[in-house]
Amino acid sequence: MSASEAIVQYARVAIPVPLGQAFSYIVPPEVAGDVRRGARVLVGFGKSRRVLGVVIDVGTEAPDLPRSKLKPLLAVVDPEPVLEDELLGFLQELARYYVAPIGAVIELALPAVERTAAEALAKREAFAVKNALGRMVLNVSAVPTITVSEKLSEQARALRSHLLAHGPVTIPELGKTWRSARSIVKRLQGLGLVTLERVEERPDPFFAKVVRDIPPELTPPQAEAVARLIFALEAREKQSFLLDGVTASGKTEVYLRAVERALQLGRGAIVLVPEIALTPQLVTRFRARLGDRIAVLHSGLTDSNRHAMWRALRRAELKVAVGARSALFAPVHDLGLICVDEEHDGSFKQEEGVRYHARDMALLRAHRAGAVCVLGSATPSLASVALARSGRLEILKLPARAHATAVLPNVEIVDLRQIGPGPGGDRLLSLTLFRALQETLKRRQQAILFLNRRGFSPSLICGSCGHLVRCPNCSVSLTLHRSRGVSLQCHYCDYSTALPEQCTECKAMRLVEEGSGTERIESTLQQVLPAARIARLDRDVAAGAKSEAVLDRMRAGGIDILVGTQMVTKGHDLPNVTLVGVLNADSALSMPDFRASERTFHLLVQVAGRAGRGDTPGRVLIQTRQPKHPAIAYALRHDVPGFIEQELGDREELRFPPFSRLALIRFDALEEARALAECERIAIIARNAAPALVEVLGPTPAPLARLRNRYRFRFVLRAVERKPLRDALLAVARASVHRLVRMAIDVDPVNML
DNA sequence: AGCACGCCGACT
DNA sequence: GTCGGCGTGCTC
Repeated sequence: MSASEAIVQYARVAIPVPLGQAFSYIVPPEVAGDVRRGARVLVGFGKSRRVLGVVIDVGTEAPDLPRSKLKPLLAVVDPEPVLEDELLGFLQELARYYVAPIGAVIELALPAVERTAAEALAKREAFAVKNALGRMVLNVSAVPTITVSEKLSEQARALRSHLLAHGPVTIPELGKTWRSARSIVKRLQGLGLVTLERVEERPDPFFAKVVRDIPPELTPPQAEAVARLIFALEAREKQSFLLDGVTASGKTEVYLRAVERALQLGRGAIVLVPEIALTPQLVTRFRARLGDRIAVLHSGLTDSNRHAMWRALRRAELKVAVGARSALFAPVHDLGLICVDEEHDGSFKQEEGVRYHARDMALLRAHRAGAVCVLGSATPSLASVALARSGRLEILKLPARAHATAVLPNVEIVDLRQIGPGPGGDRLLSLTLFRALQETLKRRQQAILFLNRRGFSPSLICGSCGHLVRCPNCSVSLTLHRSRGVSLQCHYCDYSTALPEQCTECKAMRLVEEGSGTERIESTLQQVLPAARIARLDRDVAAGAKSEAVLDRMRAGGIDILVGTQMVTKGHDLPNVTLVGVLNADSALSMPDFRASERTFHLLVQVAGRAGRGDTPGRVLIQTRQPKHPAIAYALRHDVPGFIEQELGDREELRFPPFSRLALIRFDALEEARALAECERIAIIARNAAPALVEVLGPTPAPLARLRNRYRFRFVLRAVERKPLRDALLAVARASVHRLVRMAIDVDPVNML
């Protein structure tokens, strides 16, 4: 074999199509040196498409394919791989776990601009590519000449000496001091006294303006937890932890200390928080401690800003990423730590596309990267408790509230079967609650009322024939809204219609508004407590930054009673809130889902945690018709371990997670019969793939049997061992379904609807 | 997914 | 006669 005989290399390339596999290409010898794992390449795909893919591996072994099918790859896009080995390997394992197409998984880790740039490049629009890669700004720097002979205005001299003193800045920055900065700079440039340089925009203009805070003294349990985490970081232990701390016990401070230490060690960190906890307050807190070293990945970022963050992380200029679930895929270099705050929160589960769970995958990424992982919660998920019991998570406990004076609130039950309505006549505003509100107002303190139903009333029923007004596209009733004009809305699709005057069935003129949503509670409260300042916080109010405005007003004392959905329940520090009312604890319990009890318990404990964070003890009223239900009874006593024991017992008996693994296979189609037929056919394929070790539950219609005009069926796979479940899932994923039917695989489903 | 190929209706 | 409807099948 002669040395000159070229060895042909092949690259396996992940392509953004929902096809599950990677595709092999011949590496042309002239680019062989640049084709690296993690780099993007341009390839021909199909008859006429050019797409961008990511190289998964390169090798000399010929793929098992007819030679004629293989194409050469067309170009290498990146001189440096876009994905580091650590991140790419993690993504591959994630794709395997969720039986998801590798191309779709890789897309999760590439920012949108990288993808549009990719499209532009695929179309050979070089100019568009250049523009897509981060916004460029001009940096002005002074040329250090000693003598200036030219005649200069006072302003121009001042501007120039400012530049000499403070180094390069942008023109808008100069514009803050000199009104005509732009033209002064232009003149100075003409004289050769300043130079302009194109640089990429800084990730966030506010980074420099953070006021550093002084780290508070740690409580002994906090100090112990921090010491353990730091030890693990320093020893590069691949250890994961469950930080079990009651609400307001100072978990965030523990994360901050651990992140600081990781940074001192030159390593990076990721902090994941629930979607609605990612507020300016939280970000300010992180910046105050960590300064400009953090990238905040939030949904409000423009594509170019997000891209700038991504690049800064990729180049290791920034070493900490803070964000909701998708921040798990941040290209943090030399990852040392991942923190998942409120790990029990449902928003860590992605519910469309690649249905990953960020908490579970945080454990995986950390383990693979040799990093420390911390899951924190006051109400740990049963999944995490089970991991702790099997020894895979080490428990760190914070038993008391960080503020010595802040005590846990008194939780009381209002049995709606016995206590009647207050003066407004609404059953959800009981007499007990009404009196508690009056007292709170008298003491000039604040109250939060939680109701998981937006709108005015959840259904409209004919008082004559009992006909329920339903959505034409979904199997749900329409909700009456009054706040922005009267309308009937579907909460699952975007259907909206005017309020009918008469019943469509019997033409009677008596349509009755059944039940209460947040709007009705707000308006009833305003009637019965006219002096109180009442505000509402739900998805209808909270478009954009408005929810922050409402919370700011609440913090500033401009609101006495805040009524809202889920949004009012999470980590906002509102010290003057001494009364919290859960208007209807039964609504979450009635969900057709084996986790309804766990979710209700978490919700109640979290809501209760909103009361009495300051020096005044809080009072929590839970309204229910089933006061004996374990989720309610244990929340009443703040008994987290007690609830866990009870619920684990129930789960074991029913063989539900964490005592088994589930996968939910959903089918939907415009035609009911077709959706059902495919569901049945694929269920049989699944059953045959692993007959002894996997149970097939169903097929059944989904609890929401019709959604957005599509009929929905499903079956559930259940197994104790991972391997047989995976075998069955692979068989399902490989089976092709009728093109008019959509199939979705949901491994470890959280939302069973 | 996206794209081409392919085989049937109403239009310059 | 052909422009275009979307059914079918394939993508290294």
